[in-house]
Amino acid sequence: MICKKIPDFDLLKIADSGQCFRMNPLPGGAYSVIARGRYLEITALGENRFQFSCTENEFGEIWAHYFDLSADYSRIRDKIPSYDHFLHQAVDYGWGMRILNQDPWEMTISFIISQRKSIPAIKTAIESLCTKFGDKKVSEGKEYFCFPSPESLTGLACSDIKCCALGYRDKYILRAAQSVQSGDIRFELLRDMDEESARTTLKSLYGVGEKVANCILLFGLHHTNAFPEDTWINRIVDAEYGGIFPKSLYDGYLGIIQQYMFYFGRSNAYRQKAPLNSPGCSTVLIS
DNA sequence: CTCCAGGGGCGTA
DNA sequence: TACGCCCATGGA
Repeated sequence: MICKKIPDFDLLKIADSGQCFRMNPLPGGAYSVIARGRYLEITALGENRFQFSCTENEFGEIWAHYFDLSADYSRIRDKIPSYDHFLHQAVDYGWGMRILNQDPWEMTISFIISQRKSIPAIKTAIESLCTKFGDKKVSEGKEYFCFPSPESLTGLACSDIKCCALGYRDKYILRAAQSVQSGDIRFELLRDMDEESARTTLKSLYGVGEKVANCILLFGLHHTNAFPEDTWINRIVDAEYGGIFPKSLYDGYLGIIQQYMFYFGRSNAYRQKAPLNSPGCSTVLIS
């Protein structure tokens, strides 16, 4: 057990931001995280203080990076034009969220599963896959399952993972594992590629298109300029930006902007409301 | 019951 | 390139 003072760090927002699927609230208010083959509990103590159920060494080697604690998000606010009321409110609403540094293999499978599923359904499916094919470990008496390695899925047939109820995505997942085994894709090399090369490589996987590739780039390879465009983002861009989002304003951290948009756009604080931006506010710059 | 969900492959024009 | 269709299943 260690205690850390961390400004601009909100466990609820991170857990509910749709970028990770294995961070959940525990009874009593703490959160559990299963990642990197480890189990962690975090408790918010108030006044920017947090208790982590790990050693100082593990925190420094694993979790500080995982939660992107060295990044400074505050400069983002300054770049938003004053007339973009939606984005100002979105950043305020999501303040304290972080773009996590997650495992790219886990992100690949997780976001393949995500297609045409709600976030609760994605979590259910991932837990099922972990329970059946992940390594079982024990942390202080608590049993948990790691995310399945590529090796643990190679050689399986669709009938073998039918029990996970992944639907038509089962073949995508198995072929991704095969692509790792055959060497068609090597995740350790993706880290050294530029964004565009990594995107092209990821899209060569069967079942990985533009949107899923961008999620892997953003959440698994920390390319903070990747901009996943899903149904929610498209809905927001249509309602608030006349169908065209001014991406060029946010070069370098477009993905972080996207995450604030996603989190706020899905919230009850925003839904059912009239658009916050005035019509044409974003197209002024283009014409 | 109905409807939709952090999409993508594939065939067609 | 652009569009329509289908995919399988769980939540709400």
